[in-house]
Amino acid sequence: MDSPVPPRSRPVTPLMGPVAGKKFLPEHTRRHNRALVLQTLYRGAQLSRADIARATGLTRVTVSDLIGELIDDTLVRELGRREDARPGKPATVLDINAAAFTIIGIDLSQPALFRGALLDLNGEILRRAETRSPDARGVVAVDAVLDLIAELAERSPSPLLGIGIGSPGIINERGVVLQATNLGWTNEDLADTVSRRFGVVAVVMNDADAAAIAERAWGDAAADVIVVRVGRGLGAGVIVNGQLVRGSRFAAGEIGHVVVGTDGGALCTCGKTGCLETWLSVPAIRGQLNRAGSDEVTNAVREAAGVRLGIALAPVVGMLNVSEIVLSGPPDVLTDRMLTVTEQTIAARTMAVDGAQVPVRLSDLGDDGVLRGVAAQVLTSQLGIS
Amino acid sequence: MDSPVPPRSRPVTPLMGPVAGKKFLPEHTRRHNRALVLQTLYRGAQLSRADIARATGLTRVTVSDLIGELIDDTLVRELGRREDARPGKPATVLDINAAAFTIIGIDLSQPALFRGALLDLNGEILRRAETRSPDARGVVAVDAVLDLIAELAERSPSPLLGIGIGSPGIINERGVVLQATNLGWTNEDLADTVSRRFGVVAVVMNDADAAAIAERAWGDAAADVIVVRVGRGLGAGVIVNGQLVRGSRFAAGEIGHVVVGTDGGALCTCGKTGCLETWLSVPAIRGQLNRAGSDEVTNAVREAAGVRLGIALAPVVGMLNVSEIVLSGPPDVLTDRMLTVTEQTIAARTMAVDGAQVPVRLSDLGDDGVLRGVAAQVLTSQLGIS
DNA sequence: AGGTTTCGTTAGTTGACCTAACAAAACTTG
DNA sequence: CAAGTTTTGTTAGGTCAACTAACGAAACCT
Repeated sequence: MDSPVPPRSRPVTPLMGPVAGKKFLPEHTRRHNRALVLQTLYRGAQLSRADIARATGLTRVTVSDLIGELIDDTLVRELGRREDARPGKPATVLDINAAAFTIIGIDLSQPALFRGALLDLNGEILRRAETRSPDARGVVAVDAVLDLIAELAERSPSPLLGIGIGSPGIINERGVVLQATNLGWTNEDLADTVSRRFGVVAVVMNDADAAAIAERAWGDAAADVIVVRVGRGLGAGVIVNGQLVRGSRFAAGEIGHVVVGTDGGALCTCGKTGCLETWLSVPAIRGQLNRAGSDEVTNAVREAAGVRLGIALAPVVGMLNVSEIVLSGPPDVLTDRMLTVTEQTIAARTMAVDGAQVPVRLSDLGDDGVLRGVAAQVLTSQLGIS
Repeated sequence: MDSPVPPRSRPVTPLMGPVAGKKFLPEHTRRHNRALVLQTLYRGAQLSRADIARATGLTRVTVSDLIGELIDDTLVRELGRREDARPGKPATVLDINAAAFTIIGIDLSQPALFRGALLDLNGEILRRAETRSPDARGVVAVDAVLDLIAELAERSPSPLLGIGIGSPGIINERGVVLQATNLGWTNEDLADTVSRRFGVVAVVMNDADAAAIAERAWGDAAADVIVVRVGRGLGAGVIVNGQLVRGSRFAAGEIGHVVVGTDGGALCTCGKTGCLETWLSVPAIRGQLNRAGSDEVTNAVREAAGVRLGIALAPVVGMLNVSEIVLSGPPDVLTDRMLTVTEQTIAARTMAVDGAQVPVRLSDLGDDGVLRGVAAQVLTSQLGIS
């Protein structure tokens, strides 16, 4: 089956900065500064070339030259003269041309549902699509993903910048899904498959990691944050020093099967007793809620989960000194009360730094955390925007 | 009091790479590649200019030029022709001139003892000095440190590259000791004081962080490792993606007062019950060992400590997917049996990745972890060697 | 003895930033 | 209201750091 690939008029030069431990050439300087200019424009508003020069420390000459390149690449456009009463030649206001390219984001984190979206360069969702996939596993699941991408790609109003996919499981830095039990994938080189098929960069990453990146890029998360996703299972994305932690075997954030406490607990599917997932996951909580009669009991279920999450997180909070914990998941599971209990448990089990306790809050990105996170990752890898 | 500052014939250009989010100029390219060449030479052995060119990907011309600069700075020297039977003009073997500069390292982690050492660029200890300081606190402690440095500086055979200090407490990235209870310091700008006094760069960092850096630089620790130091208290240094984690308020690794388990425990000086330090610290263990009669009881004490450490570390291991845990402390506390128990506890409470359990081992740097760690940090900050 | 290989250097090119200077287009002021 | 001031964006020319091409030196190979 042939896939419709939107035309891409001109290849965009990747804009990433240098890699430590590797040689550095003059052209890398160019890339770095180009990304810096684009980043400045991305985060700022109503900036002129002179503004960017002041913000970055580069000269107006250099900035003009870089902006010229970016305009040629259609990534930046001139909005017209700034209308303000000041002496001097009026500035030409610039802006990121958010419609220049689109990004496709795919979220495979939900059990029988593949969600996809077309996003512009500002991370705004232009269009959605989804596939019900009750039993899609292995090659079938891969095909379902490819079809979903194709459907979105067909309708893209502008060339594709890249494709981002967030999947449960353990995924290496090159986008090979080493293991994803629910999807039946082992050493599945999804990034390569997608990239070859659609002719653009494909980024494949763990769903919780994507949610964490979204929280940094579009939420207002600090540079040291843990994002815990409660779904069918339990996973976390860890950001330290503003950088995603992948772990030595790409399994960072896999805390669902950490045993919590020293007082037993329920038997887990993994064979151990007292795993965090037996206390806190959508199936575990909803199962208990259904069996429970009174409000008192249902609240107790969620509070117990909150306490267990706090117990598990306390050593991590102490070790990493993160500035906040962000939770993401269905609101019937993650109630305000539950968050408060978690926060209090962490406070009671760690030493306060500067007398401040670590806030535990709900994500404000709703269901789109993974979609927007993978899109942010495409922006970073292709344009150096973070 | 005037301090003897060794002569420094020529300022050495700092060799660090670029900082993300900042502009990048051609001269930064030079610094980066200079550091890369030096690093290659530092890690390799018996390398010629051509070897370095092959290893780095830079051309022989560029490498020759950079090596010329490094020879001018006395950081590199020619060892002579390589004597091997090969066609072609014989290579000139180069080496880091380890005697070109010295580094002073200071370890303030022990209760009534300030330890110092003079190290060469290879991290070899040339000379030691120490000060017994039973009650040194506040300004008195600062003066004791300055005197110790002065004593070592006087005897330095070559110009000083920099001074590194490892201290307990919470220390920011600029070397200000925000809080160090045992030394009576609050917002003490030790780096600035030392740097002004001796006219060279001063690096001040947490002692456990220094030990972790030493493990990376001179032990064979992987890029994701936690180093736990057992002393008067309990502290850890965390390295993720090869980079030290400092934490949002510079308090990463402060796990002594994390509550472990859900079954109570001894009352801690901090007011909580069941802190990790009440199970595992030199005073806590030795106190129990003294009270214990039989070998069985003493072993049980250490095993209990090992279990608790494992319980505390399990969530962190799950969250970060570190590849190993390194322990550092007195051998009567950290017995083989205790390490095994910790390792087994972590294994029992986390999910194995790739079927491999996380090894827990003793540091092989002995008592000099902090001294060599701060020296490594000076090397990194001044020469870009990591 | 002539050819081959490798090393390190010299000479000249390319790329990327810089400074200096300027025209354009606004406001300010005597 | 004309001259001066301020700010923008561009043009011209300089510096720095990498590169390619080519070469002499010094070894081994045939």
